[in-house]
Amino acid sequence: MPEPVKGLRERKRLETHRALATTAVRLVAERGLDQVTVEDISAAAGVSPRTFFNYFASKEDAVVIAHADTAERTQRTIDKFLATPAEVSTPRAFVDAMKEDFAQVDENREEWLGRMKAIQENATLHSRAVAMNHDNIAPLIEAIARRTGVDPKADLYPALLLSTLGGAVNAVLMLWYQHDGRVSALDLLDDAVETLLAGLPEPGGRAR
Amino acid sequence: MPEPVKGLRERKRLETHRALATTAVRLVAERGLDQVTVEDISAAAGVSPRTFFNYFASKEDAVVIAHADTAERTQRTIDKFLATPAEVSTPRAFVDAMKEDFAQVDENREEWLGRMKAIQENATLHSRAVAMNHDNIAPLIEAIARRTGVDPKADLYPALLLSTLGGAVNAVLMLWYQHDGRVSALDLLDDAVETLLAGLPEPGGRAR
DNA sequence: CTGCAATTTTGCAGTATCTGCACCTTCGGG
DNA sequence: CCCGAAGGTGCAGATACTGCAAAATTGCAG
Repeated sequence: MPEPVKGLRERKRLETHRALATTAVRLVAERGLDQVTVEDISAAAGVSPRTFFNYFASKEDAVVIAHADTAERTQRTIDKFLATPAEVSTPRAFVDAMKEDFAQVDENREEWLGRMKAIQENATLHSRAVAMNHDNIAPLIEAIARRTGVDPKADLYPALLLSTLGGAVNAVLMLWYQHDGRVSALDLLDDAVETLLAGLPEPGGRAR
Repeated sequence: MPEPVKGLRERKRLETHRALATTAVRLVAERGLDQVTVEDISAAAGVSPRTFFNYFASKEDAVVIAHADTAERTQRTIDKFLATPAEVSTPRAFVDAMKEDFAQVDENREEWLGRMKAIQENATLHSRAVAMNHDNIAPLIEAIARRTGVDPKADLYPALLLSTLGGAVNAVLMLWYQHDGRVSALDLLDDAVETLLAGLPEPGGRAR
């Protein structure tokens, strides 16, 4: 994984984004969304309020969007997904490709605990968070459609796979937060995917 | 289904909500979210802007929340779900219980087409719509936990089932919209659930 | 190391969203 | 017919967000 070295400018931009994002998460987790203004966040991060809006379209986004380069990250996920050998089933391949990104939850535990706290306590944040980044949906569906060889506009499968896996991720994050991040989010995700790919058999064990 | 007759006051309240919601959907589908102000919607629905905010916490909500009595509707779903015979598997029982509410998509086709158009074209609306109504999540998880006899705080299953089914509903609505509502949303939902409960086998037919 | 071009930051002015409060109207029950 | 409860409305004000142009910063070529 070469992690291409960008220019200083680009790096600074990512840093500013991270600074605003982590500051927003911290303040909102402490006080609640409506007790924190954009001015508060900007001041604590050392930029002007106007600059805040150069990075985020809304206050909510600052809490929810952890990194500035979501598009590139999505592209990396897609590349990895499409490069997976054909012996691996499409759902498995997709989950594996997602994991690299998902690992940041365990890696940045404190930040994500704060983010989840904020999200659970506020309906507006919740909806922003649960939804996948709007712009990334289409490419992901496209990639799944390509691998399975179906028409993404006509066939349900690509959107269904993406949406249900997204749902699984949300459930995992919720439970991870309820356990105070004392379990591995990646492990929980494995459990979830196993259950999901088994057709959601109920815990008691009765078949469908 | 007795549909309890409420007083005139209650009925008028529901009507006003519906009027604002359908007006908002229509205007936003026509012009786009940011070309419609709260004042526009209120004027077209014949109430003051201040009254608009007695019904909706935000402009987005007016597009996304079709009915004023979501809590009661959720409760009815839960009742139906818990009253389903034990021979039916939990996922099936849950889907069946949801269907009554989901049928409004086919019944109010024009309105839902407009709503989906608005949602697809705007990231903010998209996130609000994809997320289940924040207050209804906990009761639904609670109900699933009760039926399966697990602890909703410790076991992944209830949240996983709810989230993945929610994802399936989203995928169905997306495809339904792409087909201009010319297929039955309920039928699509059946397809989606079948695939989901089979463990998401890929279209080609290879096993997992 | 210097000047130039590109990019980023910032202030400012203006619009729109959303809330609290007080007042008024309307409905429903006795 | 009257009274209490609930909804509707206007107003004042805080905050969110955008467009624009000036100022500052950075990368690079010479």
